[in-house]
Amino acid sequence: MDDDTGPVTTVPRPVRRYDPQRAERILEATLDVIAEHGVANTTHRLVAAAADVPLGSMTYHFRSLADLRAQAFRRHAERMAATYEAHFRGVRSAGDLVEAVTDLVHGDAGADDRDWAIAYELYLAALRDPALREVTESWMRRSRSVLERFVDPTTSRALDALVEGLVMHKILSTRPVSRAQTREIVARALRPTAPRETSA
Amino acid sequence: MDDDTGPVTTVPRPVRRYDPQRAERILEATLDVIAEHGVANTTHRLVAAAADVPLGSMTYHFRSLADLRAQAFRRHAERMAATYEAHFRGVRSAGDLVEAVTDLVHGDAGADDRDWAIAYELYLAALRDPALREVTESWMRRSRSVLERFVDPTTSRALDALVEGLVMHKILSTRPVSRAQTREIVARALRPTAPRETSA
Amino acid sequence: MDDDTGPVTTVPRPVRRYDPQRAERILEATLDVIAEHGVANTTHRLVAAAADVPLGSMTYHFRSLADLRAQAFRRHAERMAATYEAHFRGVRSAGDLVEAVTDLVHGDAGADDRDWAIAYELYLAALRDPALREVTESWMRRSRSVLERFVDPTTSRALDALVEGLVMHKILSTRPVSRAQTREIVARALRPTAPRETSA
Amino acid sequence: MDDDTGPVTTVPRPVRRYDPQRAERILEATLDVIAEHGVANTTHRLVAAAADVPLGSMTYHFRSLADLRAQAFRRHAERMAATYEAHFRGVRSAGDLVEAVTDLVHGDAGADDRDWAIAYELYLAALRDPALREVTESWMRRSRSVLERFVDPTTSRALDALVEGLVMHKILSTRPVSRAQTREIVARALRPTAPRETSA
DNA sequence: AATGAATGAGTATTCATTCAT
DNA sequence: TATGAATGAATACTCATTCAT
Repeated sequence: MDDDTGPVTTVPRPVRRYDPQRAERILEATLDVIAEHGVANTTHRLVAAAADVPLGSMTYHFRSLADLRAQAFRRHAERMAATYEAHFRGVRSAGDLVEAVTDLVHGDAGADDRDWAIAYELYLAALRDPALREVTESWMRRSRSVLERFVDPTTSRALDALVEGLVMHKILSTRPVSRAQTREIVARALRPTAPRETSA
Repeated sequence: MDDDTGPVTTVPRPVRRYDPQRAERILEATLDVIAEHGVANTTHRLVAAAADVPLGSMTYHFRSLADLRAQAFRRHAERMAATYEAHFRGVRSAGDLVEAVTDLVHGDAGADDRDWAIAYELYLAALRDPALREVTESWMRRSRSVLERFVDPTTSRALDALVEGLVMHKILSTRPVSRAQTREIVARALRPTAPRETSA
Repeated sequence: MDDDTGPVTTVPRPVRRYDPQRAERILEATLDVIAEHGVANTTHRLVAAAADVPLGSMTYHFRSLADLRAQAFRRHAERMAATYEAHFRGVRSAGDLVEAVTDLVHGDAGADDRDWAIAYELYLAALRDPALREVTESWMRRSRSVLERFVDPTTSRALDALVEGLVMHKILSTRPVSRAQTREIVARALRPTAPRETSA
Repeated sequence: MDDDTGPVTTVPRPVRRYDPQRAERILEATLDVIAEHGVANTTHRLVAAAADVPLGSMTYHFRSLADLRAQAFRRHAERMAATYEAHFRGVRSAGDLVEAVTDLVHGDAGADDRDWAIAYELYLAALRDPALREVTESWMRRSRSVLERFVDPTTSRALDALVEGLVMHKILSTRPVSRAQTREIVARALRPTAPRETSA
């Protein structure tokens, strides 16, 4: 049953008995793994390796893989929302707003492709896991309310969807996307609603 | 409580030796399974059960699970594109266009929530599988070129992103989304670019 | 859906540093767990939870799980024997004896189904663990010698086996067992050996 | 990730692709393992090794470990009952009956200590698993009805319990048990009920 | 051509036990 | 002295894939 005739020590991982923040490190590693391998391939083993913790550590700190995923996603959404809010804090004029939204799409607002990829993983996971719905709902509520500080609800919904779609296409596209064009699209979405022929 | 033991198949499925469309049926079943369980949980076994074919049949008809997935996604994208094109065939006026795009978002254009869910599964899968990139690229190229029959490239990119984002939010949202508002958003995106400063 | 995550204990149990009877409480909890979940599912964690002591406390007080089990079983056997002896202390007549044995079978002698279930767990465990054999032997010796105060060794062995078998059947049976019938069976086992052929 | 620098072949188990009766062999091996290690230590691995089949074979043939256990127990109970019935088939006189029951207790009736140990494992398992209750009930019904061909129901219940208890004590006892004494006990249990003082 | 049987690699999870604090 | 944190070994189970029939 035991064929291992080699030397006793295989990989004498440095004993690291005391390690506060380990749970946090595992969560960060989970996001890394999700970003790199997708939620479908996010296993305890992969995360443990990424966080450099023993496998047994995983379910010690997190009841289950589903739990780990949920907590990691919650953390990510929380951070995305905070970044989002911070990013719009300095917006004063309509021009600022256009620029801020354009930044968002082009990864110049504190959230890069990796962050958005994680977000999309979250969306898809939420489609089937009701526990995650609450995370996506909260995230969308927050991003929407940031925008509503500047524009009406309809425009806000439009902008929000626009960002979502532009980012997704940008991430999926193999060709670079023109920042100028993005700015133009955002600007158009923000044009004040023309007083429809009312004057006529 | 559960007497149904032993190897996988208990019910001795009627032998169906001659079955020319089997491969097609498997592909359709694959899409069903992806829609219902997500790409991550799409297994040979699940698909075989859904298609009512023996397990051994799976790798007989498809080299591997990855291959099966790719073919199924290709089929789906192909169908989505065809539907998309057909849907815009009758568009004559700007009003028609607004209505057509709104239909698209609200599932009244031949593609329902299930279809879009599969599309999002494809997008995410494509993020990591280069073989699928070609499928998404082709699909996006086609949808874009349909729109470009009516509007300039920038507006087309905007519209495309808008649809993507609106649908995703609609699918994820627990509350119903107003069709009127969607129409309004689409209409705004289609407003002709104001010849700036002309009015002055 | 389940927010109770993180390491095992969420509720910060009040520190109970001084707790002299802790070992005893753990033993009692062990018996509870054995009765409810069976010896096979008796884990440190389960017992710790049942006794409301920290996990680390388990191996602090008991060398190992096997040790804990053995001590718990010893305690139980001891108590069963004492109960047994007490129960027969008041027996004066043959009629008393029949009644006492019947009580034993029907759980009216200080030992209920739970106690017997634990006893059977012990028997089976003893079948494979020599350390437990001494416990069962002692218990059987004592029960036998109680009976021998009233009847000859052969009858005592018969009675003892009878009780064992009747109780086991009673515990396993889904239908209630008639006390009258039990009494009849016991009474027959106690009939004085007919001076054979004397009647002829 | 792969530290195994040793030679490629570890243990080139002879490929045995085709193997009908494998399921049966696994069931028999399961009974062996239960008898030797107890139900608590009956693992897929142990059984697979005992049956000389690969681990993956276990859940291919049996939905779960619980299922495997249940089927093995069912098989055992079935066989025990058949043996029991066969053993009493030749009984003609009261003397035959005494001898037959005595044989039963002393392992001279086709069921040895191992068989009885398995039976006790079954009893205990049935205490907690309702699915097994049906197996024990059927087994007890059959043994009871065999005895009822010769004696009244009360005596039958007594005999049955007696056998159960005597065997259990015999198995647990470290000292040999006298066959003569067993025979005496059985004989007493079979004495016709004295016409209670009716004649007086 | 078609498939049921088979299997090895991998998965999440549990848990007795150790030990730094 | 007591314990929360930690971990490696083991567990049941899943599944893509292979292949004899």
